Amino acid sequence: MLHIVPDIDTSETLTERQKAVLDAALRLLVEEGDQLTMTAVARRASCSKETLYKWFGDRDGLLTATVQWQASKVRVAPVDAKGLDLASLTVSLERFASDWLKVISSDTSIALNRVAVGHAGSGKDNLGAVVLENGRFALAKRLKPVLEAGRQAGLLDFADAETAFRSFFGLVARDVQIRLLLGDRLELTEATIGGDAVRATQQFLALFGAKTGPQGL
Amino acid sequence: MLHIVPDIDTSETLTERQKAVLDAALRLLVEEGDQLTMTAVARRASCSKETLYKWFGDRDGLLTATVQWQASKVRVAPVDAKGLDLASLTVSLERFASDWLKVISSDTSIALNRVAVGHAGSGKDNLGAVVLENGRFALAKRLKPVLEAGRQAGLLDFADAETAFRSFFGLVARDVQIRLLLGDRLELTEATIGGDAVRATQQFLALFGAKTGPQGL
DNA sequence: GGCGAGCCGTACCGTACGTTACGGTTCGCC
DNA sequence: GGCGAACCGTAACGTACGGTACGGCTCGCC
Repeated sequence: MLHIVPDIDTSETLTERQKAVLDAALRLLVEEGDQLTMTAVARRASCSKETLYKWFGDRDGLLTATVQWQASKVRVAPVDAKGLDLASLTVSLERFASDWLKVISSDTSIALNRVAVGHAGSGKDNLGAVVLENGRFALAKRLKPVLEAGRQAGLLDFADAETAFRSFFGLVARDVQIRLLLGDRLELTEATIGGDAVRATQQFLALFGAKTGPQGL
Repeated sequence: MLHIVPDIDTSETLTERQKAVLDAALRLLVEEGDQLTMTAVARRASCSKETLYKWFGDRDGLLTATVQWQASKVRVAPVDAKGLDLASLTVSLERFASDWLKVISSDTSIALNRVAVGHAGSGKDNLGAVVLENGRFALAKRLKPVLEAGRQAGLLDFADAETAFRSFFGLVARDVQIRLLLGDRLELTEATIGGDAVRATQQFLALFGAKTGPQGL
């Protein structure tokens, strides 16, 4: 269940220069994937390898720092769940769905997930845990309060928020992430994503919407 | 969309000895992931490296052959869609869901997908395409006729079989595959899988079941 | 029985890359 | 202006591993 991720807020302890180096590493990671070399990172970041090793220990350390650095940039403001009605709940859910689809279809996310998946195979480090914690689990942590609020407002009906969330997750993501990770050229335009978000939300509401008579009374 | 996979039925052109070697490679792949070495494969298979190179060309060739070999073992008999009623359709869908969950949670599938994802990053070969073709796309190819038959029989209602399939896929798989690939220790017992299959099927029927009055008339 | 093909085991080669070492430069600080 | 810390660029080291070469063994075949 790996909920044990060192919750160090890296964005604080990093100098500007270090952030710049990690940004370079991140760009290289997106371009080259896991076979990026320390030399290439040093060259791209215009720094010496000695510095890389002093700051990040070794290659895995650099990779981990890069992933955490990207993760720290993604933090979004939680949606407030006040004055909830069916319309605003629907909008919220569509927002979540759309945001999530944009994330998992972004080059950065794909590259990071690829590296993390590769490393999860040879349990050297916990890159997988980091990605999971800042991806799927972070999403759940932000969405569940909305679901709970929807239930409180009598709009949703479910026994377990976790289960409801996972169904929503499935309806939104479907086969998109695995196909992208495996190299399928899936065109996700702004329009496609919007449509999918609406569809997933409607399906979720059909499954978990409260049946209090013709809704609205 | 990469539907272009050399559809060579490898299981025919391989000698018994070669299959044994690939089985050894497969076992090693599950244990070691992508950082398995040619020497290790040779040792495990009790063959010489020379033989590996003669048979499979290079490392990527061996990996590809291994993945295809595993894929060729998974081919299952298509479900026949005769005399369909709601009960038998439900059973079929539950079967598919349960089988799919078993596949994606198996050590073999996880290892293979990890390797394929890693290779998709550095577009050296089409391992990702092979895995996709024998996984998600093969599933669709087997399930769609069932869905179409369900529609013919007036049990299901959908405009596009592909869309319906993808929703079913999402309801079944949810976050399971990505979590497993990222190293999450997700315990999928026989009972859990059975329950999830039933739940996913019910949800799918709720979304796509034909509303011809109280069903059964 | 002799022969050649195919294969095993192992030694060997070349290289790429992680890691370290070091001389030279910048820059803050006294 | 002088000192030292931090850092750049590059060269050098060590090693792991992909790929090749080769000697010896087995076995089917003439």
